[in-house]
Amino acid sequence: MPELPEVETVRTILKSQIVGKTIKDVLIRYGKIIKNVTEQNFVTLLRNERLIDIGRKGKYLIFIFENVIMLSHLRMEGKYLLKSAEPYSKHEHIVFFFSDGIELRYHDTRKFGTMYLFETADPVRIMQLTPLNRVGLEPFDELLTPEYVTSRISKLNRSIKSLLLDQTIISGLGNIYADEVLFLSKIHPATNVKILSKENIKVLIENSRAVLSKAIAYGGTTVRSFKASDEVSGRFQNFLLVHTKDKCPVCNQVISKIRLSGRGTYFCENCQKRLDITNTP
DNA sequence: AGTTTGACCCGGACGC
DNA sequence: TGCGTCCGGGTCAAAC
Repeated sequence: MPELPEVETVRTILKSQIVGKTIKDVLIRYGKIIKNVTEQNFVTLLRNERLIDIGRKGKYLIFIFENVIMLSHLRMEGKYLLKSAEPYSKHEHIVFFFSDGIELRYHDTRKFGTMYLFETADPVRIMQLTPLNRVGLEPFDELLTPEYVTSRISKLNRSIKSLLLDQTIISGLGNIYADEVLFLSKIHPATNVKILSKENIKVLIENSRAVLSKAIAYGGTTVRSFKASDEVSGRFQNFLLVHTKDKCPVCNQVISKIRLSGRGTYFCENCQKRLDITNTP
């Protein structure tokens, strides 16, 4: 389940391995991954393109070629593998053949991942197009201040959990990390954002940074050395405090699980007191 | 008209 | 073993 730290790990490793390579051909084994162009155009436009750089915005990987830009979102279980002429496994859906014989394979058990291809090589322009234009500030962005967040949420009537999951305001926190941030902040996930103090917001931002940087550091240390067939994906489950846990690591009380914004939400009723009664959970 | 919710995509895991 | 249900990130349509 890649979240922002895992995506950043994948970006770093892929960048060191495949920037400079030229695509010879593309094989599409499952086409619904590709969202904004036909399979035919996807292949044609990528053929003979040399990879210049790999960037990232939120959880989107940005593959910058000489004439086109490809976006890739890993969603739940997407991952990239580097192989050469081995039999395809069941869940390898898109294969990029480089001119040196190396193959970049997109593997996705759930088939939830998405790819977009744009006929521009301008990294600035791509930020103005859907879906990247919907990606909000990352927690590490210095522009993400308590004042900014407060201004964005002043008229909203929703739970803090749903706000943390809303990528258009703060990008990078997924369901798991949102629970962790709220636990560290001692804030009940159903708390209405309207009644949060500026100090609450400040603490939430600080803990978002703490959780993500810890995960980035952790993901970076656990990714296996990246050889031909190694998979590129981070591991982060091991340091979780509340998500999918049975007992609170602080007070040992049983962890509660509820549904909020359609997502499984774990929290400690003892450590995360409700500040209000939210009317729209 | 802007904000919020819910269906959808998919297959592994799990329960009966 | 088999079948039904659950789960989830982001998008889009529907509902508020």
